[in-house]
Amino acid sequence: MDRKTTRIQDVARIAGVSTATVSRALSAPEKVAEATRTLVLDAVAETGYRANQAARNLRRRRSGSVIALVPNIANPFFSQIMAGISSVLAPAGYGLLIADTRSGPDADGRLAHYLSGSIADGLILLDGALSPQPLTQRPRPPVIAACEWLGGLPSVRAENALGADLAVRHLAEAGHRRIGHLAGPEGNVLSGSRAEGFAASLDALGLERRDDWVFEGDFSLASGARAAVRWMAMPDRPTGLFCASDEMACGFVGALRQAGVDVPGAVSVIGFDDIEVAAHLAPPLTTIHQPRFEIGAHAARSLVAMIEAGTLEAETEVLPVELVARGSVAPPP
Amino acid sequence: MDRKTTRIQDVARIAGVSTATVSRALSAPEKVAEATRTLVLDAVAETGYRANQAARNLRRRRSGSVIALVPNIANPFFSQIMAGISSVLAPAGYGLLIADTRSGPDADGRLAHYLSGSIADGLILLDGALSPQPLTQRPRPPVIAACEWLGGLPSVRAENALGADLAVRHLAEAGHRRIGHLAGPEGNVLSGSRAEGFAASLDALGLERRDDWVFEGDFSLASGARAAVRWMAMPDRPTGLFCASDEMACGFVGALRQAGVDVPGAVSVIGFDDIEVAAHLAPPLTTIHQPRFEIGAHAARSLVAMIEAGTLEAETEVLPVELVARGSVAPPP
DNA sequence: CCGGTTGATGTAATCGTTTGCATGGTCGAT
DNA sequence: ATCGACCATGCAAACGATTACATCAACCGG
Repeated sequence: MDRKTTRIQDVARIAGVSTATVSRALSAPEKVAEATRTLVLDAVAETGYRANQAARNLRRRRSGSVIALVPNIANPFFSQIMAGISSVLAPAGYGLLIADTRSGPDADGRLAHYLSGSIADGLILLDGALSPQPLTQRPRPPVIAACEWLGGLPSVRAENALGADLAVRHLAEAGHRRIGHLAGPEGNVLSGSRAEGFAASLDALGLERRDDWVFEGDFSLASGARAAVRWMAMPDRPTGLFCASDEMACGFVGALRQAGVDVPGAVSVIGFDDIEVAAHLAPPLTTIHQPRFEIGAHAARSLVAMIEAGTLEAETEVLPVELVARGSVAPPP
Repeated sequence: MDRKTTRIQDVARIAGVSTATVSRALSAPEKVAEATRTLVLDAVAETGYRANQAARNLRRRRSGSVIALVPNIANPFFSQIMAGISSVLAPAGYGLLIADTRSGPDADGRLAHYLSGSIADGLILLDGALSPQPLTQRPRPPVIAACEWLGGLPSVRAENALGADLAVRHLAEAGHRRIGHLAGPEGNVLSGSRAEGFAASLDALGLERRDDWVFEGDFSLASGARAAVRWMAMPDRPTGLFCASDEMACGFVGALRQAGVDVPGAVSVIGFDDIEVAAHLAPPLTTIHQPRFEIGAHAARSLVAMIEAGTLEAETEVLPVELVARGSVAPPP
C-alpha cells in the first residue's frame, strides 16, 4: 500500500545495513556474510523491493537489452527468427526491443539513433536494405545481421545459393527441362544469392536459361499471384518454377488453382523457407527448409558473446538448408 | 574518433553555455533564445552527441518503453497485432519490448517482474492465460489487454461472439443444417466466447447442437489436420464447420484435400481471423475478418493515453468483425 | 526614474544504483 | 605479543541527464 516505490535505501534501513551491502547481497551474494544476506533478503521480501533498472543501467553503463531491426514485424517469416532470438536473450538476461524499419520515414537515421545513446547493448539486423553508413561511427555497440547481411558485418544466414541449387536439381530430376524462377525483390541480398544460385545451377546442368522465365516478385503472396497471371498468359512457359519464398509460391499456386490450373499437373512448384503452412497446403508445398529459429538463436548467441567480450567482431555462420519433398513437384506434363 | 561517448557537458563546453541550456535547447527549444539554440545545435552536430537514455530515464522517472507480453512470438496471428502496436508506439516516442510468456518457466513471476522495477511504462497483455494476481500490486504501471482479456483489465478486442454468429448464419443461409465447430483451446477466453456465440447462434436458428460435432483444437495448423482425420472417420458428420481460427481451418482443409476430399464440395469451412494467406488458399477461405492491426493500434493508443494521464483506467473497446465470403462455403452435398 | 514583469541562463540538487577505497575486526603465523 | 592477510561492511563518489530555483538584464508603464 506504499505510495512510492521502495528504494534500496529503504531496504538498507530495515535490514540495518548500508545500501552497498544490500546491493552486494543481491548481485554478488558470495561477497556478503550468510547472516547479513538473510537479513537483507528478508527485508527485500518484506518491502517487495525491485531494483530500479534505469539507475542500475546508468551506473553499469549498459542497457540490458538488445534491439532487433526488422523490415516488417507483421511478416511471419521474421517472427520465427524473433522467437529464436528471444529464446536465447531471455535466459541470458537481456530484454528484446523491436523496431520496424519500414514503417515511418528515415530508416537510416533510425539505425544511427539506435546505435548510440545507450538504447541497446547490441543490434540484430534483419533488414539488409539499410545503408551501412551509420555503422562506421565509433564507439558503437556490436551488431550482427541475421538472414540478410551487409557490408562486412558478422552475420548468421542460410546456404541460399545451395538451396537454389537443390531446388533446380530436384526439378531436373523430376524430368523438367524448362525451369523458371520467381525472384525476390531487386537489390535484396537474399533474392540476389538465390537468383545467382538458380542461374548457376541451370548452367551446371546444361539447361536453358531464359530471361522471360524469370518473374519479378517481392516475396509477397500478392506478387506470387501476379506471377501466376503472367505465367498463364505465356505462350511458351516453364514447366517447373523455383520460387524465392514460400509466400510467393503459395500465392502462385493459389491463383493457379483458383483459375482451374492443376499443380503439380500443369506446373511443378518449389518454394523457399519452409514456413509452417507449407505442409498444410493442397498440394503440400515442396520447399527448401531454412532453419529460421536457429538463425535467430545463433545470431543472438553470437551477439551476447560479443557484448560480453566487448568486441565488434564475430564469425559469420552459414547454416545448412535442406530440401523437403512434398507434393508440389511432379514430372512435366 | 573519440574514445568515449560525448556527454552533455562536452556539448555545453563547446557551445559555451551550461548543461541546463543544452538540455533545454534539445527538449524544449522554445525556452531558449534563437541565437544560443543554434550555438547548441551546432555543437551537437559537431560532436554527434546523443543523450544517454539511462540517465534521462532515471531523472524523468520513466523508461520510454512499453512491453508486450505475448504467448508465442512465432505465431503470425500475434505479429500483425504487434505491427499495429508498433505503428503507434514508434511515433509516440516509445520503444517496444517483447517477451514470450510461454517460453521459460514462471510466467506469472515474469509478469510481476515486468510490472515493477521501472522496466516499462506500460504493459500490453496478449496472453489471457496469465494469473491476474500480480496485477493487484501497487504502484504498478498501466496495463491493457489486447485480443484476450482478463480480470477487470481494460482491453481492446473483437466482437468474438458476433463473429461466430455471422459464421453460423452464413452456413445456414447456404443451406446447411448440420453445423459443427472446431474449437480453440480449453480455458482460453477467445475460444470460450466463440464457442458460446456458436452455440447461441445454433439455438437461435433452431438448428441441432451436437457435442460430437464440436472438435477440440488449439488454434494450430496441426490441430486442424487432426480434426480432419476425426471428421473423415465419422459416420454421421456435419456438412459445415466453423473453425475458431484460420490456422485450424487451413490445417483442416489441407488435410482433407490431401486425402482427396473436396472442399467445399463435401464440407463447407469457415475460419476466423482473416490471416493473410486465407485469400490465397485453394479454395480461398471464407472467414470472419478481425482487425488485428487495429486492435494492436487501439490498445497501444489507449495505453499511451493512460501512461500520459497517469491513470490505470481506460475504456474497453470492442472492434467490429466482418464476414468475408470467399470460396470455401457452398450448399451441402 | 523606479518597481515590477518577463525572458534567458546558470547553479546545484536530484533520480537510485553500483563500486573503489577506507575501515575495523578476526585470525593464524611468527 | 605483533604483524600481515583477509573478510565483511560502510562511506561516498560516480553514472549523465533534467529541472526547481536563483540570478540578472532588459523593458515597460506610471
